[in-house]
Formats: sequence, structure tokens, C-alpha cells
Amino acid sequence: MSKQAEFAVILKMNPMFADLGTDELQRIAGLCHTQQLAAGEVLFQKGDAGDALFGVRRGQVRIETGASDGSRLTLNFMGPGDLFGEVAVLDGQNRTADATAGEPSELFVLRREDFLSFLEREPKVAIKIIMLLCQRIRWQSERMEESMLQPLPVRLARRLCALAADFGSEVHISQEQLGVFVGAARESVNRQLQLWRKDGILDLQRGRILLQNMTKLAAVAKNE
Amino acid sequence: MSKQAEFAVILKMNPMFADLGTDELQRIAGLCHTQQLAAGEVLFQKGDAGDALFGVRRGQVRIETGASDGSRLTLNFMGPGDLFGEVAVLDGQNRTADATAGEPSELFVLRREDFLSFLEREPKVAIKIIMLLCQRIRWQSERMEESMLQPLPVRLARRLCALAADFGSEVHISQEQLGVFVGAARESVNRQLQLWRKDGILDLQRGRILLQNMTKLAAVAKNE
DNA sequence: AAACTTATGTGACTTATGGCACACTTCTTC
DNA sequence: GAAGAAGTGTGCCATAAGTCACATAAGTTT
Repeated sequence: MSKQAEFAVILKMNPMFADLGTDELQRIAGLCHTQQLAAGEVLFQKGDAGDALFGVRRGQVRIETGASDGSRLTLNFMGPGDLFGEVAVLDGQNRTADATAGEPSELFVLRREDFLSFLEREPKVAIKIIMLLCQRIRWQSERMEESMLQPLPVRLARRLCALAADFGSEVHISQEQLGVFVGAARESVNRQLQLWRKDGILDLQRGRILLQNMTKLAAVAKNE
Repeated sequence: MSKQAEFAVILKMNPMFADLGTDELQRIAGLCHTQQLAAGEVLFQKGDAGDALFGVRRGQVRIETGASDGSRLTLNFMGPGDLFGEVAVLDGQNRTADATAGEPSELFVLRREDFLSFLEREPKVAIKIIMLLCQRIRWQSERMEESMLQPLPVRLARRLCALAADFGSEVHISQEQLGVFVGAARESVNRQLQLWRKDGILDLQRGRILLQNMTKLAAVAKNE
């Protein structure tokens, strides 16, 4: 499979681009470059201009931010097939977090200037992008409010399911960071995880969580 | 002032269009129609296709929704100068609430088909719209999470300030509805309002709240 | 391996908010 | 104007979650 075709598949998997036609995706994918990163290499830092969208071809990129106390918090791990910077590529706003390769990685790069001039030549695609952004706005405003009002176990289960989708059943994250993710105190996170451990839903180790019963966890996430 | 110029001013006041150039706004405003509504007349209902954006020229439009128990809850009052349906005009999604004229009203109407064909002719404007939507997405995701995590007094103060901006210091709303707005129980809302009444920040009457000290209220909203 | 540092586990207490119950008041309707 | 509906004021209790305090465990540095 060609590089472009591979990128088109990744774009297609992202809700942001999923509704575009195959031909349009092919043409967008045709604009892409690739970039190699060594382990530990910095892709961008907070404050940099958002001049591109990235897709992970292989490897892993960590999205992290420096907390006010100087410690670093990982906000997300992007693995093969994941896309990030979809909004930045459109509006060029500064990055709000740092991105660093966790291992030797290869990325697809879609540069902002290339994408914008493409949109200018293809107003119909621009209008489709507008629709997609609108969908996202609606989706956000529906989900967000609802989501933050959920009790902690639900929020926690949802986050764990999301992480599991990216990394399988062994999630490598500290309870402290998990707490930041779901907006809760570390102790509360621990207490809930303990309950689930007693139910055999998961097991705990230092710095990692082993999901053992995704079915039950998904049920909690649905808040039935 | 011409009808179009008047509409351009209203568009300009909305963050969604504020960053467009004067000439672009003029041309968009040139696409508009007007529509008269009698008191109580229904503008659209939940489920209708979102085929236009509206701006209130005079009068008042209530955005309301039928709650599951059959009662009606007013989600918003749109007064002169207010704009609604900005997202619907772009993506055509169905309305998620009903809109009814509270008094004899005159509206500016920007029809979806007119706006879209305009964007297709003017890809540069389409790209600007894309930027604005992106800004809105960023703004939403920043604010939302933060906002829902605030304690009730802060959320309440913010909502009251927002209502005051639309309707002046006499806000006509029941405590029940205010509770729905900020995601809190009616009783909690009442208790907080009582505290503020004792501080002379506001006064309470059946179905209405009289803001007397916006400075203090704004201070609470800022959560200093 | 000893000293440190970081991560986890848990108990005790506090606080914010929700929910129920019920009294009271204002408006509407017949 | 009597009866009912809708809105408001308040006391009481239950609960979720934050905070503090400390113990323990697992890696890391010297």
C-alpha cells in the first residue's frame, strides 16, 4: 500500500474526516509528507505555531504538559493510526501542550499551508469541513456537560475504556495522572480502583493498570 | 440605516462573525430577508431542519424545550441584537429546541442555501468561517470543563451575569429554571440566592431576580 | 545495601450538594 | 372569592468527594 493510501485510511478512521468521500481523502492524503523521530525527540512544544496535523504511522508520541509545580503530566499517548492536531491544522493556533516521541517513530505530516490552499481551490471540500466542525461543536456541547456531571466511577470507567482502546488491556499510567484526566483527587481514584480490583474487573501494579473485564467496565461507563 | 447595514452590525457583535471584514459582513448581510412574528407565533420546533440563522431586530423570542415530564423549560430569551442558529445555518442539522415569539417581533433571516452558495463562491470567507469554528471548538473545550468543575455559587453568578447582559438588572426567570441552567437543584439555588440577598447583592420576587450589585456578582463569577 | 524518592493504600474528618418534607405565598381559574 | 396551581423559603439528613495524615511498597541513586 502506498504511503498516501495508508494516510487516507488513517484520516478515514478519524470522525473529523470520516464523512469525506474516498476521492477527496485521496487528494488530501496526496498532500502529506512523512517525518522520522528518534526516541525522546521533541515534535513540538507548547506555544509553537500549530502548522500541521500529524498521524502516527509507527511508534508512539506522548502529549504532555508541564504542570505549575514543575512536574510533567502526560495527557495522551498517540499510537499507530492516531491523528492529532486536526484543529491546529485549520486555525494555526499555538500548541497547548508538548509532543515528544516515546520511541523511534514515523509520522504523517499534513502541513497547514498545503491544506489551506487545497481548501481554497476546492470550496466544496471546505464546506464539508465546515459541516464536520459544526458536528463536532454540537457533539462537544452535548457530551461535555453531560460527561462532567457524571459521578466519578463513570468518568473513570470511560477514561479507562478510552485508554484501553489505544493501548490494550495494560494501561501504563499513574493513579495521580489518571486523577488529573478525570478531574478527581488521587485518593478517590485509588479507592474506586480498589473496589474494582475486589470485583476482579482489573488488577493494579505500580504505574500500571491491568484491565481484566472490559465488559463490566464498559457497563459502568454506560452508567446503566 | 438600511436593513442590511443593521443586520451587519448585529452579525459583527456575535463572536462567530466578529473577525470578518466589513466588506464581507456587508455582503453576507445583503443575503438576508426579514420576517414578522405575532406574539406567541412559533418560529420553529424541535426536529425541524435547521435551514436558517435568525437575528432579532425587535421583540423577543423564547428558546424552549419540552421536558420529559411534559412541562416546558425556557432555555434562553433572545432580545434585539441577539443572533441564534449560527451553527444550524452551516450544518443544517435539526433544531434541538423550539422557538416562539414572546411578543410581536421582527427577525432578520439568513437562509442556509443562500449562505452556502455564497461560501462556495467565496472560498476565502469559507476558510475564515472554518477558523472561527475552530476558535469556538477551542473555546468550548477550555471553558466547558473548567466551568462545570466550578462550585455552584460561581456557576450561578456567571449565569446571572450573562442573563443581566441580555436583559438588564431585572432578570425574569424562576429559580427552578435557573437550577436547570446551571445544573443544580432548585433548593441549592434558592439557598445561594438567599445568601446574596442578605449581602444586598440582589433582591428576589416571585419569578424574577433584581440584580443590585453587579460588581460583587461579577467578582464571585471570576472566582477570585 | 542504605538512603531517597515516588507511587500506592487507607482511615478520619470536612464540606458541598442533592433530595425529601412541608410551610408559606402569590397568581390563576372557575 | 374559593380552590387550586405554581413558585418560594427552610430544616434535616444522606452521600460523594476532597483533604490531611500517615503507613507501606517499589523502584533509584549513592
